[in-house]
Amino acid sequence: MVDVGEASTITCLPPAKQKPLRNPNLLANQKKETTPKKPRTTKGRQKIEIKEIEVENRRQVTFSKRRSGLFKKAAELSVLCGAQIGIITFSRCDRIYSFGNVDTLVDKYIRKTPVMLRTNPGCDVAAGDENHDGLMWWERAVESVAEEDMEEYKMALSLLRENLLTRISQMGNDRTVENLPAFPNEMAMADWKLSNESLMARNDRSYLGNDAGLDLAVPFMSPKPRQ
Amino acid sequence: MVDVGEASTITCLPPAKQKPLRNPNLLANQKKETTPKKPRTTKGRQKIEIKEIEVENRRQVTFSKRRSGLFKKAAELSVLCGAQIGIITFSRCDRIYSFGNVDTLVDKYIRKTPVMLRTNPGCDVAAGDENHDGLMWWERAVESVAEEDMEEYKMALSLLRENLLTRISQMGNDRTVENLPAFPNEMAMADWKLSNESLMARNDRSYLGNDAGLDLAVPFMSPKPRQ
DNA sequence: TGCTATTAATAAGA
DNA sequence: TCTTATTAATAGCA
Repeated sequence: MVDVGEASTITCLPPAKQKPLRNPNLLANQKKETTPKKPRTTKGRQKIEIKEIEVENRRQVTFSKRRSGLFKKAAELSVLCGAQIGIITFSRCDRIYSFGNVDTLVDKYIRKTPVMLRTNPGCDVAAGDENHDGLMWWERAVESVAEEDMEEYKMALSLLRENLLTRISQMGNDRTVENLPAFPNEMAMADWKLSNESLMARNDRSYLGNDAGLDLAVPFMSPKPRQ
Repeated sequence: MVDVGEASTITCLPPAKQKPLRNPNLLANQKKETTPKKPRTTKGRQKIEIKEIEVENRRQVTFSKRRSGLFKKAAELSVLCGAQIGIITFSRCDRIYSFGNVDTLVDKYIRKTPVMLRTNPGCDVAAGDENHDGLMWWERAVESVAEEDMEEYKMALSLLRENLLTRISQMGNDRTVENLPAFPNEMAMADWKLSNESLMARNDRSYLGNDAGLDLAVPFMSPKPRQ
């Protein structure tokens, strides 16, 4: 089940744009040998400081160019290394630009995270580790949950997930598996117990929506209650 | 509520690595004037074809280098243009590497999408458009939903969301707002009606987990039922 | 948008 | 990892 050829991300190469591909006979090392006739029409690329670009027009041009560059890099990385990459971008005026199978990746991301936290068993956790012995309650198959407990169980899972991700988020943004601490199960349990008391309260406000929280169970809810 | 300074993404600059920063007095235009004493120790960067790297070791090195480069580019874009960027990366052996406030962005992404589809009102939709007149059922505030209808309502929302995102996904991976068609509300309604009949069936299998689907309401469920 | 002069990223090697 | 020779990305203009 190694998704080597999962090149769905690759399809995202710069779409409509087919650059005419510079004339081949003036390529590599003509850099300096170019005839000095050209009266230096531009200043060429200038070094810039990495801080917010003030001029709106310029900022938009840069956003467009660099976003395209970023997506191209992502596509290349995806192909070269057989990786799956998803990018979500919000421009300052909240336009969405995304790359890759974001939805699938998000799903996988959400599913993988707790498993990763459990032991971080290395690189070779293929399919087949579905044995349910010695797992935490939130790792067990759902069939073992009684019908009448299901709603609470689901809520508990969502809550636990939120706590975990919040905790992880606090560990820094550039969050790689290497950066993840052992994350003992006790911590998850502590989080769970701590937040369990707010379960009912949360149940009541679960449709208010909060900026930081993940209310994935109700993804379409309006972000704010009717005023 | 324009989140201009929302530079949380920026914190993600290459973390632990502080490169010694090349000696300043051998910088820009020493490229050619470099003393020819150096017997060409390396071949320098070579042009490579963008296809999967076969040699595992080399592939991993490239993955590490380019991922770091990608994240750096993302950070720069974020700062320069005041954009919010999130990246999810799965290496081929399913290690997760992410950049930015992925969770927050995913949440926003999910919340924004239907609104975007509605009319795509342009760039200036700041806060304050919370009027609930003329909205589709799935756009209304949740307070208006009766308590006993809530469960079905939530399920309907999840389902609609999945249908929308699937549909959008089919329009190509590099999915920008410009690429989005008008997407009439009728289409959403059609999707909704089409899938409504499978609601109960889906309800039954909602814990089986499928690779493609988004079962965000139960993020922690085991991917497969107990064998 | 398309074009260059430059800067920035990075494939090989050590 | 660190360095270097090259290629790739892109800032400023037209």
